[in-house]
Amino acid sequence: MPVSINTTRSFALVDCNNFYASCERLFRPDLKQRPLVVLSNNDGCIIARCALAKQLAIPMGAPFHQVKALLKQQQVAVFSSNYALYGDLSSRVMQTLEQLAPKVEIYSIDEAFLELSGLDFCQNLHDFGQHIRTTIKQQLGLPVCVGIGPSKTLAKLANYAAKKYPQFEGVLDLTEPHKRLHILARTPVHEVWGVGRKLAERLQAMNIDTALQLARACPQQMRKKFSVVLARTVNELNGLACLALDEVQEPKQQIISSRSFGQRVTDKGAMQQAITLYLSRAAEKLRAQQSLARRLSLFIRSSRFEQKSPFFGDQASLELATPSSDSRVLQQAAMQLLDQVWRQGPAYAKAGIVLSDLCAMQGLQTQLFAPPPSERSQRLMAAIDQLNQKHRGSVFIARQGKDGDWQMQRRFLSPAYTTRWDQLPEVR
DNA sequence: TCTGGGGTCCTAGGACCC
DNA sequence: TCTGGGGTCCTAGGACCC
Repeated sequence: MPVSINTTRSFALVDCNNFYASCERLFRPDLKQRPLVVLSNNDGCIIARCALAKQLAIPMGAPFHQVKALLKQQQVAVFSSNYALYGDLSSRVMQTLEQLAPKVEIYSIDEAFLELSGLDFCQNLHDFGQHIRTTIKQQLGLPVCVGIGPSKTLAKLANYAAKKYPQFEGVLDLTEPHKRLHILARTPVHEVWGVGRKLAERLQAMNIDTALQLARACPQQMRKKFSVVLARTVNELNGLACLALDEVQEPKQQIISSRSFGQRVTDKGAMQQAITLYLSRAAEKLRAQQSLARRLSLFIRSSRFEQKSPFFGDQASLELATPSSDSRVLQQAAMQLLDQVWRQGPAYAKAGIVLSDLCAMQGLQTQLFAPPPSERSQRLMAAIDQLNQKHRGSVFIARQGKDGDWQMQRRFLSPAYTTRWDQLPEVR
């Protein structure tokens, strides 16, 4: 059979600009002229900055306590992360995109790939990119940039350039090979999708500093020296699409729930509470995607930044005889694991639960001598999930308790403007 | 005082088997 | 002197992504 390479494909990557910062600003027009940053969970470090904040050279990832003085001096507005708000706005952005193009892959909370091949209204890809931009701006008030290319990697790169160089006005189409050279030559290799810090270091040692130099490398050699992933990246940079659009969201293969504590935990009872909460979150996600977990892992650790006492961390895991999504079963198993790893003494900074070895709830292959998961349990859990969906935190395992000093700090939290009736923005 | 959280994929290496 | 060889499966850890 003849092998044909489809060279006419094109992808767009739509990425919201400074997404979390833009979400916060949306409901606070009074902050339009002020720089704004968003903090990570527990108000730990800076994870989003608006354009003005970037100009002030506030570094991404900077620990909050280190830049606090600077933020105050520059009158920067500070927000704790508000995932209820970002998640809701994200799904509105995605719905809008789905109306604009038939094939959409939701890649992250603030990005989506669109397949543009074969859309007849897409004769001029650049104009279509502008159309996406204005539509999202008009309907949701959020700024986005659009990168277009014959492969996902080039669409990503185009998006990077569309953001970086203002003359593109937020849209760049790199479908034409001659337009690429210029941009690729000016893009540092570590900006290429799939090339992180370590890989960039090794490439630079081989005198590959730019995306163009990587594009001109030999894929077979890259495969041999590095991995199949980098070989694919080289092909993608040359306009050969190796990665397809993944429209369907596959169920997750593992579910993690972990948090740093608001205050250090030294007491086992408090740790049990925290673990029980994390476990309930994880089990809820597990049931939401109709899965069961066979493996449960737990980890606890002190702080890596603590100078005075040595770092301590440990983890343990176990396999369930019957895969389960019942919070009570999983919680009991988690308590067992905690007994295994618990050591009195260290000041714990973080703990977490990992559910893995997941399988579909439907059509489960049970072990010969293990009891099948009970239907009663499934109905009970479904009922709890329903109640909690309506009123978050209304039903929980008693061990979890109501409050604890360990709970995360969110001192600068904005209201849940779009997901709670009692917190709707007021117009006066 | 104060340093995020949640994912995926790939590879290497050991265990085990024939 | 000389210690098979190839395949599969599993896990841990690294690297990457947002």
